[in-house]
Amino acid sequence: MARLQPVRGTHDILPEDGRRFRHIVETFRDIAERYGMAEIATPVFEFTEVFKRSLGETTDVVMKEMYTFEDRSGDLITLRPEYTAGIVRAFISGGMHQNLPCKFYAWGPMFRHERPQKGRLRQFHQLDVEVLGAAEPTADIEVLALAWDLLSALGLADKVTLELNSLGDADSRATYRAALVDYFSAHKDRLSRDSLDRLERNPLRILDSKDEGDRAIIASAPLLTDYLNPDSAAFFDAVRAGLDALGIPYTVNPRLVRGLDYYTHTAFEFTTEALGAQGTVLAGGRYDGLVEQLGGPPTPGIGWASGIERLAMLVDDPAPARRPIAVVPLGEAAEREALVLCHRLRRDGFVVDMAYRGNLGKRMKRANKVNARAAVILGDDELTRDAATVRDLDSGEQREVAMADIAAALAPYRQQVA
RNA sequence: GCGGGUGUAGCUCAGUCGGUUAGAGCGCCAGAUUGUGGCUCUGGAGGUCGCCGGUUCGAUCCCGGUCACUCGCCCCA
Repeated sequence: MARLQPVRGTHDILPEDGRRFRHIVETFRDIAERYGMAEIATPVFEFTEVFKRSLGETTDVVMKEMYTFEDRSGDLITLRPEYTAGIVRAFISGGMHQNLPCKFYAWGPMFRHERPQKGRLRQFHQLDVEVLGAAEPTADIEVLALAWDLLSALGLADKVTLELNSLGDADSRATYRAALVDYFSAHKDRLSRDSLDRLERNPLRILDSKDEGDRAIIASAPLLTDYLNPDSAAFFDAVRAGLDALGIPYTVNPRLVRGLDYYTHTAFEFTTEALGAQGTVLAGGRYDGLVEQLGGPPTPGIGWASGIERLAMLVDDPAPARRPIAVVPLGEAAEREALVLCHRLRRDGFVVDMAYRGNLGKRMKRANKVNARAAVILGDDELTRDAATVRDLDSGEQREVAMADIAAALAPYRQQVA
């Protein structure tokens, strides 16, 4: 260690970033609650088994990216690399299937041991939404609408495109997968190395290979859409009709496949050009088999997650901070008086800043630096009259106000923002 | 995990074809101005030139390694 650095791929959220971060989270909570979602918080670590069983043994996340360790009682523990598994586990262990559907939202840190890049960290934060116990396409539509509302509220509507696909139900997906394996196996000699690997582990992923040679082969590969059975096709139609009705723009991308094993039916990604290789800003889909796979009662589910740091890179301005009132005492008697005044004003809902030391000039400088909207100057003169000087720091105008009337005199500055 | 680029003050960046005290702007501190901030002027603090090693009389500069960041791949939010 010795080096005074944050661990690779982690970073501090300093106050300026913090405001932006908080703005995103607050916008998210507000909108999620409008959709009747309830906040849930699950532990940052779980038994390793929870992630292995839900994500799939052969997933990259499980194979090479998990922070896994043995704790002091010998249990195998993993820092959560994503939210869904933990929430589904909580759903099962909390016996919440009695009261369906469950609509959850959550946010917090995630951990993945990847090579860091812009927009890709080892500790990062996600917003997350999960709806459990709803098999209807209406749930898909609602969950997508929530995502769209959030991105719009953050001012990202035109920086982002929604790509949509359907993987079909388990049957459709299995037949399609078999067809794909047949097709690609026939072209094995021309496939890239990476894709040969994918052929073993997750053949669907070959479809969004960036390799040029692969692309030529992919061009005439069987299309997922042709393998959707009637139920799956009808489901996908219903989702699209819903989005159309709500005026939510999207493009169908038949090559969109998600990396994790548990997805069925709807799969989607909101992507942007603005973040280089890490263009996915919000992504998710339906996972009808997951709850059962984790040992719960058969329960359909759908959800998404979004990277807060990635959103933060796209959001224009941090939410403005409230401008404080600066209290400026002169002399010991005034100092005592000022302390009481600060207290009173804060209890009254004002943001108040008082320097700990310095003469009038110093303190006024500080008032300016903290972007105070107004200053209350308390000196001997004023004290003898039981009054203070209230100075508007934008206009430079000031007047003397009786102590009893200070709060009223400051009222116009109460909610001023930068 | 694989390949490329970068690393000089708190921040943004100059610079040294290898040579003695390494610079600027912004920011910070102080003074001009002991009861009035912003503007201006003056002064000041702040650097193991990422770290370790090598070559050399001499390395911030060249070489190797390492760490961090960054771009692309893999994968993903």
